[in-house]
Amino acid sequence: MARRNRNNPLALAVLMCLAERPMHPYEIATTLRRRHKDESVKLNYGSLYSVVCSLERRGLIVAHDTERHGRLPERTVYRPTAAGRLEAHEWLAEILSVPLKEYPAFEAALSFLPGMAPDDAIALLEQRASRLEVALAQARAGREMLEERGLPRLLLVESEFENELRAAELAFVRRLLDDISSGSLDGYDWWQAIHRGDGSPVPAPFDEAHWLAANGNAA
Amino acid sequence: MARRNRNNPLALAVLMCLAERPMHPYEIATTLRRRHKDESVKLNYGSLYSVVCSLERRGLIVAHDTERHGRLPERTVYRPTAAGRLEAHEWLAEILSVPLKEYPAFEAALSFLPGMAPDDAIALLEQRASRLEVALAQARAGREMLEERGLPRLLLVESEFENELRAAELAFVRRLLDDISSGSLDGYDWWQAIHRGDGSPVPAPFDEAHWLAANGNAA
DNA sequence: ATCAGAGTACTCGATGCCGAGTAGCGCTTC
DNA sequence: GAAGCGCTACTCGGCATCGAGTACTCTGAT
Repeated sequence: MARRNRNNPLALAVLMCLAERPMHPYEIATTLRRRHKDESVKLNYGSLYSVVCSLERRGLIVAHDTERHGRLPERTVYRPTAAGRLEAHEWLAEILSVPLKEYPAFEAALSFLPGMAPDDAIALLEQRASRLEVALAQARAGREMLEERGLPRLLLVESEFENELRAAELAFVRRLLDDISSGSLDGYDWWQAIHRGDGSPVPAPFDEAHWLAANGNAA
Repeated sequence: MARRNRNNPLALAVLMCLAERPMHPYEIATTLRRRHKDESVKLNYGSLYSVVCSLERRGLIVAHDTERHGRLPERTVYRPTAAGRLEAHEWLAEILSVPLKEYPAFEAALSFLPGMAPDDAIALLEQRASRLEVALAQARAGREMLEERGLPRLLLVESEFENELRAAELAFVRRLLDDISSGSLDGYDWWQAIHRGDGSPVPAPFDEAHWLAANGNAA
């Protein structure tokens, strides 16, 4: 049995589709597109065929039938094996039950914030805040429309989740902006100093002493 | 000029390190480790050498010197070029100012929630909630310790951000759990029905009609 | 009859990434 | 003095991924 590989969510999407009924790859793609899964799941249809192929190699799906429409190329219809159904269930269970640390780009950028002048940071964060507001408003409007058309909330939880995270992020950015602009962020003086560049004696950027003193021998 | 490639955050971390002073690759790795950057940035030290090599090919860093300690292999010390400094600044600016959609695994799993029996979902989400609580408490304790040791808040913003997102996620999960357990989640009856499996006439799982009615011709 | 254009159903080569592996160094310990 | 051990400083093969490209079909208009 090939080792399990649970990092490409397209594979999970394929398994979930096939759990409903056998399909050929292109049908999987259109189904996912029609359901707007690409808004909540990272899907790259270019890798669809390699993913399907890998699932087959690992014994999670098997060719079920082949069909042909007109003179278009023959299509292979796949269905999940017992192992495939099990894998889909366990994978889903794992994602739901154990929170995974996922390194958003913004978190990385925040950790490099001292490398950029405070005034630049303020301007950029301001932009982010207003873009977040726009996106939030759009998403809310979109969800309301779908709800009016009778889509049950059960099928919208993922977008609800996304929006709540976005709202929390916006609140964070706004507060951070306040703290920087008012100069009340602890460490602001040092930050200013290392970016003044007027030749005054300032600690080296990212002064190691800070970390060493702070982290000490804390393993 | 090679096309820009801004998807591996390790490259950004390398550029930020070299912006402080020239280093050799291994020194970059230890610096990043010492500063616990691997907690906020997705770093895989196995790809360090290929990333450095790619930065050099793209003209963003250049070999600055080579040195040798004892009989250990020779090490190449790199420094950023002007283009490299610019790229680091622009990259950072882009991440800070434009929010990027990032597909957390949990969001994907939520969108497949109807594929799993409601009772299973409840048990799994319960687990996630308590794990989130533990992680939150630990992270808070860790941050307090660092603050007591004099680390300024400026250097902790990224962990603050992470915690606030986690807290928002916990709130969401708790609320979702309430809504499912009490049966007040819109769509719950259908969800129950398709997973009863007692042969009663139920709509097909993921009934297409739902989506079609809902999405209509909304492009 | 044929032509444009939209959509269908893939294909492919270059690049990137991962993480296990490893050889040498120098400190300690007996 | 040599064996063990943890650290240093990389290396490498294989797999996944990406996204642009392609060739083909069908529909409708001229």
